[in-house]
Amino acid sequence: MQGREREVGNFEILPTRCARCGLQELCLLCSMALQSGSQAEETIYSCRELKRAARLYRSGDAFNSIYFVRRGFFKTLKRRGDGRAQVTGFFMSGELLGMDGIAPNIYTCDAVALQDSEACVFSYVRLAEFSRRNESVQRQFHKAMGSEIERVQGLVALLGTRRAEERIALFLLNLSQRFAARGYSPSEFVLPMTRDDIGSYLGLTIETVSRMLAMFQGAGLIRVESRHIQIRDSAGLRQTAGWTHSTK
Amino acid sequence: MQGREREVGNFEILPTRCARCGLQELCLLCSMALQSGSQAEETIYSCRELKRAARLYRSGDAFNSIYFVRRGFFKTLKRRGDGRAQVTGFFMSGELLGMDGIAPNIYTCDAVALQDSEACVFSYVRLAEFSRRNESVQRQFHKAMGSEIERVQGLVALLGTRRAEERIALFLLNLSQRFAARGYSPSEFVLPMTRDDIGSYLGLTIETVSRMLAMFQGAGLIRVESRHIQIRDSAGLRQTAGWTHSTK
DNA sequence: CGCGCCTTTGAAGGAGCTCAATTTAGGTGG
DNA sequence: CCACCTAAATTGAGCTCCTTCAAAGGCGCG
Repeated sequence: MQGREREVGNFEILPTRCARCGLQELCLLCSMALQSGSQAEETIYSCRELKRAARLYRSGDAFNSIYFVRRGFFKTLKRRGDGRAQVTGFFMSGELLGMDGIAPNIYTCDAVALQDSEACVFSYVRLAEFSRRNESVQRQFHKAMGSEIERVQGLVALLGTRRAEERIALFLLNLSQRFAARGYSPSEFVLPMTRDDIGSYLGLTIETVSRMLAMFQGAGLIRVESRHIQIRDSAGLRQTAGWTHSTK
Repeated sequence: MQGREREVGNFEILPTRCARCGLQELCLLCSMALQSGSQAEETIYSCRELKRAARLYRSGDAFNSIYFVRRGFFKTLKRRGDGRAQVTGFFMSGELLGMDGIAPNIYTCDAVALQDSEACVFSYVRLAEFSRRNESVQRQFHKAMGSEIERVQGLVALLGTRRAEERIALFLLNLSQRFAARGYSPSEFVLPMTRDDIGSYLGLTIETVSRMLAMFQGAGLIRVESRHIQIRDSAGLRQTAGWTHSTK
């Protein structure tokens, strides 16, 4: 509740940068900036650029920040005792990263850039502070955490009940939809991740991923050319996925 | 921020009931009661008793509450378009339920009592309100959501990388640990869920669950008698689980 | 242009599923 | 308290989907 000092250094930066971002409607920070009026005194903003394969955070790092993907593509992976690791998610622009660190207060995943990327950094402490003062920010933050719960539960359902064919189909449809929501083509896109990443994410081997994609191509559902994917029969793909809404 | 009217009807009930609960250190509500001092004017408490097989909430219900398991045992399950369903979690006393509803504002799972149970009902709105006024309640609530994320991510890792044998071993060790944390025997307990539930949760068939338990018994790791489980060689069981800490 | 990594494709094997038949347990009413 | 009935659990046999192992091809990048 105590007044926080105005940080003049950031005063200009915040609205300028956010104005150019194009993701206002998704962004917690922008919502905060709006809520706090033109003064924007509660700057909790900073930004990180990452080259492909760079890590945004690592398992074991102290949890201080939630990250907002401004540009690019990330994967998160959970390391296991024995060198093996499991990809637990793919994150594109407008999505939030780092919530795996909230409870244990250290991150328990690695977040790795799959392309050259840019992420906004939210101080968790200030985010919490702000959401105590502002109901709509609080609600938005809760929703972000809730969405992460939803997302992972959807993955559990996929891993628990779907066959390889369905998993791949659902994966493609999910990507397609997320691309579409960002104004890109839903029917033609480039996979930023390797077959290995996909396999790990879906609980399949790289060979199975490859074979299923080949099979889909053979059936005329898609066209594959290395990482370039074209969806030619999205209805057929949805059917292959087992119907049930394709939105997961 | 506006002052909420004191609700005299609940005035006495809260501290009395909570005092008898024995789960104070786990309970958001108690923490709130403590924080608000002896007045306890912010009663957001109510309690529901459920018979076995009764539903605490259903998929599609409006999201209003987070539930705290005071006594008994619950499972949550996600329905799929085609009658099939997947168990997404088991919850015992001291654990929170209902966070699947936060983002979509309706529940997306069913929560079913596996035994006669009792759950405290937290109004989400009042919880949010309270956590705006009180930093430690806020932190605790965030941690609860974070733990749920962690839990489900652990399940993803299990479903994505573990063999049947390991899944069952990890499942038993996880239960054992949670029973131990509640003062019950870690080496002898009764499973409140069916083999079907276990199979669904672990992405296995009922037959595989049954066979693995029989196998463990044959190896002298456990004793099984219907739902009664006795762990005879927890080190061996941990080894079967693939080491990696057994805490997941 | 050559090296490493990613990907594809094939063939064989196995872990877990499906189908089917019994046995057992738990709840109910006589 | 026992008999009954239904749901839950066990066990077996065969099969299948996916993995494992192996080898070759392709792409990107220094």
